[in-house]
Amino acid sequence: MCNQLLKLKIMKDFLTEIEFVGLTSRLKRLSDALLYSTKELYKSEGLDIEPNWNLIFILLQENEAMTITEISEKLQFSHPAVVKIINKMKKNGHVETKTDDQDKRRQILTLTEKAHRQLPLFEKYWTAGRQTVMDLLEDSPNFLEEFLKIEEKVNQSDYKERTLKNLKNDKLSN
Amino acid sequence: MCNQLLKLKIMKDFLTEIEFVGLTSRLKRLSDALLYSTKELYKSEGLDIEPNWNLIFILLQENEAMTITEISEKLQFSHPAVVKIINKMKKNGHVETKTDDQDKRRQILTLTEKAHRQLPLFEKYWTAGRQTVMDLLEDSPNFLEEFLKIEEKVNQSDYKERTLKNLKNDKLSN
DNA sequence: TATATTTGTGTAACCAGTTACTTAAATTGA
DNA sequence: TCAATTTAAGTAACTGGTTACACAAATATA
Repeated sequence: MCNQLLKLKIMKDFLTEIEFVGLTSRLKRLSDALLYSTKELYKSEGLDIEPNWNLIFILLQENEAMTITEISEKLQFSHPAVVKIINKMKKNGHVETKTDDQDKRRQILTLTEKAHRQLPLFEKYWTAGRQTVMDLLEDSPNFLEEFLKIEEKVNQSDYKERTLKNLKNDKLSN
Repeated sequence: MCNQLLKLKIMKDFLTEIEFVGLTSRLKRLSDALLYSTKELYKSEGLDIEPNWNLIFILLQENEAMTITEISEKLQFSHPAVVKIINKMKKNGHVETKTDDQDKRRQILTLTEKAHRQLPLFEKYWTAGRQTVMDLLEDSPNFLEEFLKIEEKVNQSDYKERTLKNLKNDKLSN
């Protein structure tokens, strides 16, 4: 039992200790923690949905009908990622597809009647979840703004490009 | 070619537009972007290492010898995650293991001679990478501090717990 | 001392993304 | 008009994490 107490001692977070080097892993660690916790929430509440589906629901409520490509552009996800999400939602009966008459390559996606019926219930969870994010950000008033700046920088020139440039500069100053 | 220009029009980021709701997905999107860009960097430079290995290298330089469990506690990764990383590093000849004499369950991990020999080269890339993160954070002076606050909050009570509580409060105030 | 519990590692199956490739349809342009 | 190019969607294989489970070794306990 004494052992048990020793286990509980707070361990300083190594990834935080190493500062800039640990940031990438911390981003993944936090994103994973949120993801798995959300999945657990839905599972424990018997909800038949998955974490990212709210994004699709919101888009298809706003736009009535969209294609895979349109959604992947909006979310800035790769299109195979969207295909996977949509296939699951189709299997669950929340989304249906029909081939576009004008352009037979395009799949027109819409919410099903079942989806519309269940939306009010889902909304309750999404609202509570949004409140959770607001709570988490409460003491971090600059976070969203500064996070956006980082995203923009990465979009403008990615990690690889920047690091190669830094590498070259290091060599030159030797 | 006119089409091409239309494609380049800046699309407002939907995940940013929906504010709090989009944050989780944005965290994953950024973390993935950094991960894949790092992999590409190593690949294009012909380096025989992968993104997270620097963490193991740092730990094993500091501590000489560690076990799977010690590393997973330090990084706050699940132990199977560490097993996977270490297996790859063993296969690449950067890490070797021997069973502990005192406790035959424990695997003692150490860096190989090859690892020590290559470290100076790797360090150059890691230094340039650290500089990249510093550059990305340049206009976000509060980011690390506020990110830490969020991590601590999630550690203290996770997304599921918080959201269930918010849900209950919403019901009560109805 | 014998049994129950805990601990360290390993394995399997899953998850939400990715890149690379394929195929068919639409569009472009010589 | 017909061949070349582009675009939309789908598929395969991979990635770096996760949880759940198994098992042997060590430790605690009755």
